[in-house]
Amino acid sequence: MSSVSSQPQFRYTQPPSKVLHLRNLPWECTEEELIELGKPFGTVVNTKCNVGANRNQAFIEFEDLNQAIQMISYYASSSEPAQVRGKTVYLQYSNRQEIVNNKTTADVVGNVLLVTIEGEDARMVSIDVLHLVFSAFGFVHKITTFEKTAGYQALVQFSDAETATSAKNALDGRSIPRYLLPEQVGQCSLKITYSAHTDLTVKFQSHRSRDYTNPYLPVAPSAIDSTGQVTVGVDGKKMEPESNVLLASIENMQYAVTLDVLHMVFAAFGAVQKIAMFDKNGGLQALIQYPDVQTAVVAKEALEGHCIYDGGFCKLHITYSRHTDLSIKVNNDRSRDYTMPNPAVPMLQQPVQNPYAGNSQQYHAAGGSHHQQQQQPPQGGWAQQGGQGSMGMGGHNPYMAPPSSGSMHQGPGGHMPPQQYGGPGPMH
DNA sequence: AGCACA
Repeated sequence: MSSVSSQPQFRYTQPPSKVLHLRNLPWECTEEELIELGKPFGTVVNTKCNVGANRNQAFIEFEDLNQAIQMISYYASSSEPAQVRGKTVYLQYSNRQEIVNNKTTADVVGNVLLVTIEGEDARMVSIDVLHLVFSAFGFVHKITTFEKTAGYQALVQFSDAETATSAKNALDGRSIPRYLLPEQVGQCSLKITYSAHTDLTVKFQSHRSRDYTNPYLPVAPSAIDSTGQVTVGVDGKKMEPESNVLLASIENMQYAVTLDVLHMVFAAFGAVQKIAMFDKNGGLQALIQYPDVQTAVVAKEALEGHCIYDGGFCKLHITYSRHTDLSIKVNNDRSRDYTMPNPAVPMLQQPVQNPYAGNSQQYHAAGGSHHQQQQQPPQGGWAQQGGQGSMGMGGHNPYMAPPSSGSMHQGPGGHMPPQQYGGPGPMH
């Protein structure tokens, strides 16, 4: 338990630094003027002006700490405040020890724009709206948004500088069209400069950043080290050790999700050993057990947040379960142990026997045409071979069409998943 | 009027 240094972040007096932070500058302020301002006290070795959203802040770095102290001391007791172009300038020690000069400031034309969204409700502007606005000028590769002292900002990446320039010329200083904003959102205007970036790094698709060149979004492929960034709950709870058992909850369940459907989805990443479904506060949840943690990690990363059916239906939310081995007492339509060749099923004889018989095939197809409905709820799809499936690697497109539109037929011996859902697909 | 493009 190392005690966190409880140093207050806000101090009215910064400790001395060679670097001074200036504010309330006129926006036209130049480096020359900053040097003039500091010259009486020492040698100004670096400056940075036009800082911040309003371009009214600046930094001066002296050669020597004492010179900075001289300047601060002088104006602390002077009756005449420091001024630039007749405007009073406020000085203090910077909280940094040197100016970092990205000497490539805002004039270098590039393919990435730095956009500051200004307005009361600036941060009500979603990344999707930004995407829409900037897409008018060309393909938008990536967008990241962030909140800083400058306000709500975004970096918008185009393929080339020409496209970015046309967007900048058209949009800089303009307001986001009203019809793109929710009713209650006030005017939001855009201030645009070039960014020095050429290629943004977007690790995750999220409400804060998007990579439109990489639709198969979710997370890093490296299953092994999914560095603690597990499901960052709103409260930032990072505890949730990986497990070979996943807990899936299903939102927006417009279609019934059966055991077989779940099996189909999760088997795309590796052998599924057991599944148990249950209702939890009004929703459906399921525990899915893999033989190993790695498989579960891959499946989780690929499936989290995705929908079983197109159109946002049956959205999966996946976390790691605390279980490591499910105890399936009975195979029925809610729970199944795929490692048991022929478990006792008290209720009725299963029509499709012995999963080992015909080298079973896994479900590839989507919920599949349910023409010849075999009304066989409980024992429906035994298609899965026990133990190890032939599907070693994960990462296959687990996304499926809605029940009715995915019409791939099962091959020989194709077992339709039980069609408890009678509902038509969304296309109908 | 309060610290720089994550």
